[in-house]
Amino acid sequence: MYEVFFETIQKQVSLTKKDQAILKSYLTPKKLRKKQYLLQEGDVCKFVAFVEKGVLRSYTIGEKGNEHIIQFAIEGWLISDLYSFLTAEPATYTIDAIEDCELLLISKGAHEDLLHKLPVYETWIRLQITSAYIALQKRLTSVISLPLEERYQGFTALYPHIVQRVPQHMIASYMGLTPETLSRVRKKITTRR
Amino acid sequence: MYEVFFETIQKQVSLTKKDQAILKSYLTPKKLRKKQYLLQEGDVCKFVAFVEKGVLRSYTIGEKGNEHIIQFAIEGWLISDLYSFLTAEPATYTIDAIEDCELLLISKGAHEDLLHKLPVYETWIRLQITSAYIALQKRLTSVISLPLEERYQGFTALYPHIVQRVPQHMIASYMGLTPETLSRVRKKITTRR
DNA sequence: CGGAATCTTGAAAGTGTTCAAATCAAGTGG
DNA sequence: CCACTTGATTTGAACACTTTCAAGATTCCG
Repeated sequence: MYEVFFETIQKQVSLTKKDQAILKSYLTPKKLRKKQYLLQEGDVCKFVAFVEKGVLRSYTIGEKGNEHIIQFAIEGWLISDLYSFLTAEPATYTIDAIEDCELLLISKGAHEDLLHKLPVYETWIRLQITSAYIALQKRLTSVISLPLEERYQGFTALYPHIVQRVPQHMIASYMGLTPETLSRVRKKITTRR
Repeated sequence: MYEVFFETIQKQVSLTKKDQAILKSYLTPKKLRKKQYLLQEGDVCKFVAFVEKGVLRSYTIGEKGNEHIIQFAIEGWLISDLYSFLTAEPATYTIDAIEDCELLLISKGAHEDLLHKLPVYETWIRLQITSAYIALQKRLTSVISLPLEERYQGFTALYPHIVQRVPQHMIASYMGLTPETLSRVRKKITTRR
């Protein structure tokens, strides 16, 4: 249940057995069935979730009920409404499970304790956010600078595992397109070969 | 020359006199004239720049020479090509001055030393990146979910100081639009009042 | 003053969306 | 295991919005 978690962390910082024990004591395991909510817009986000298994998404809900996917998260990733988590303001994002999931939750209290008690935790979090930031910047860059086809191909090249496990209309939503448009983009790409 | 820097940091963490002295010893002041480059695409980014005074932008250059602005930075902000800085790969972004600037440069070596020697530095960096990440996520959210007018109004509401100091065609570029389209959006907004 | 850059405006072309319908796939209950 | 319902993807045509290209107006700065 904690394998992916410790493996993932140790790719970036090294943990003693003791560190691991401390960390473990702060985590709350949680299982989530497909389509279940982890967080609903308007609630305060009480945790950061680490994905041991499964796929989730975070998204906003527009005026006409249309969903705009902000992020996918698969094994080894973190997901949360960070702003709500840090400020205790109501969440603007909704998070739910695309597949059955096993999660490890880090509560606000746990997060704060760990930042103080465990320097490697702070370092890990810093590295984690840094790479999330860089990835987000790349995504934004491709949105404002690349034509649709290249954007889609960039996405599939970068996240083949997500493409396989997530329905297309959600990828369209993630890209800010209608499902119809994405379908046409894909057709164009495949017929050209 | 260091006022803005220390003020900005102390909004998030507290610094002893000694901390300040250590920090100061690692910073390299640099002045930049309007239109001068701080970083050119293809070079390795050797530093993170803190803006004491002035305005800069980072951007990519498309195939036809068209610029896509990724970020603006004014007093109190950091700017860099983080990916290049951390990996020593060639930069994909170009950074230049929109106004005459006074900067404080943090070199890679300084950055690494400070992360080890000065826990508050790591904390500050973490908080800094965290808020940059949240801001970027909001920006992306508005790109994929809001109509143009609201996006522009959101931008002006959030960054009135930038709007005043930066030419409109750059704001258009930042929003992923042509200057003509932004001009029309603005007209629509003003004529409606 | 004069040239360069910026901003605005117009019309045509291009691209994505919307709406509607058909096809295809998956899951459920009998 | 099949029939049925529901969800997902594809396709077409009309429509809306953004870009492109070209030109005119405005502002800035040497």
